Amino acid sequence: MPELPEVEIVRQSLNKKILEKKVKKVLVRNRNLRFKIPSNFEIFLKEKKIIKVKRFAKYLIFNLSDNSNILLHLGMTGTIHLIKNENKDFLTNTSFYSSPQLPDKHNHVEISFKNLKLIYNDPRRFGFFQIIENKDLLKKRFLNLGPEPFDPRFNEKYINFFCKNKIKKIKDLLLDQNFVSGIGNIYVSEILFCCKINPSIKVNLLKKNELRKIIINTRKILLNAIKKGGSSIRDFKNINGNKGNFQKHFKVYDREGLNCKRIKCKGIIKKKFLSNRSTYFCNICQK
DNA sequence: AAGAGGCCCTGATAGC
DNA sequence: TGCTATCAGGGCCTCT
Repeated sequence: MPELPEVEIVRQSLNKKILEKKVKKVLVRNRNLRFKIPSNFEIFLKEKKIIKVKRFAKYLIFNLSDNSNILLHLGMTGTIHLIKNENKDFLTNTSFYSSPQLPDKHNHVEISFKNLKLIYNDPRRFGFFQIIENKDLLKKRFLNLGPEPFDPRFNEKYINFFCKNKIKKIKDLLLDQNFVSGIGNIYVSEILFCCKINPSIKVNLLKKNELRKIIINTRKILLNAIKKGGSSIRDFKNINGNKGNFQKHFKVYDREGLNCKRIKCKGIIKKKFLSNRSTYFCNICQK
């Protein structure tokens, strides 16, 4: 489901609602997520307070009262829902879900606070929870991942270095989380359109000003997506069940066969499989 | 070393 | 109506 902007939306809404709350009960219905939920998960969480919800790239980090952390990756279809404990009908009667039916089939984890319950739902189970015992281990966990797009380390010097003498396709590089963390399949198409760069082009052929554009536009597009509440294609909703709006601003993603949105460009949006994922680009302005 | 492909899963949709 | 095939926002792996 979520790339960096969507995870950030979830983080922001969680941060408003579960800070300083103490975990009263943990129920794991299905441990078989991408990685098995550890057997001590429930005991580990119980009676601890959520101090802060942070984010790195597509990972949510729950800082707990004893300096430990719970890491959560939403995979493709992971969603978080908050409901009020005392009202059992709340799920079916409110807008937390767009469907009138309670999709509790894939509610794998429930974390209860005094008046509030956090539910983790994930049909495809590509998401996962991890216990990170302390700050050092947290740092270590992300050591091999590249900087976030907003990190000053993600700069011209950095991208020039990575692109020199490499014959990787630019799409592959931007999706490589070890190079830069947080970009996924939707935003990579949008970023490259914005830069007028063909996703198949080899990085060693890109000029310095094009690489500079990639840095600038990556930040611009991700920030704009956050501002618009993320993208809601398929099932992404924030924890209040509201949809984001950025999908209305897609220039190329899921627009195969439609006209290029650039004024005066007569191009048609094409779809192509790159890195085993669908890729959208204009056949004229991204030559 | 790049890149194609497979795999982990379920569900929505399209085509017959 | 009901079957099958294909495709999904992630990330890991292996093989060539």
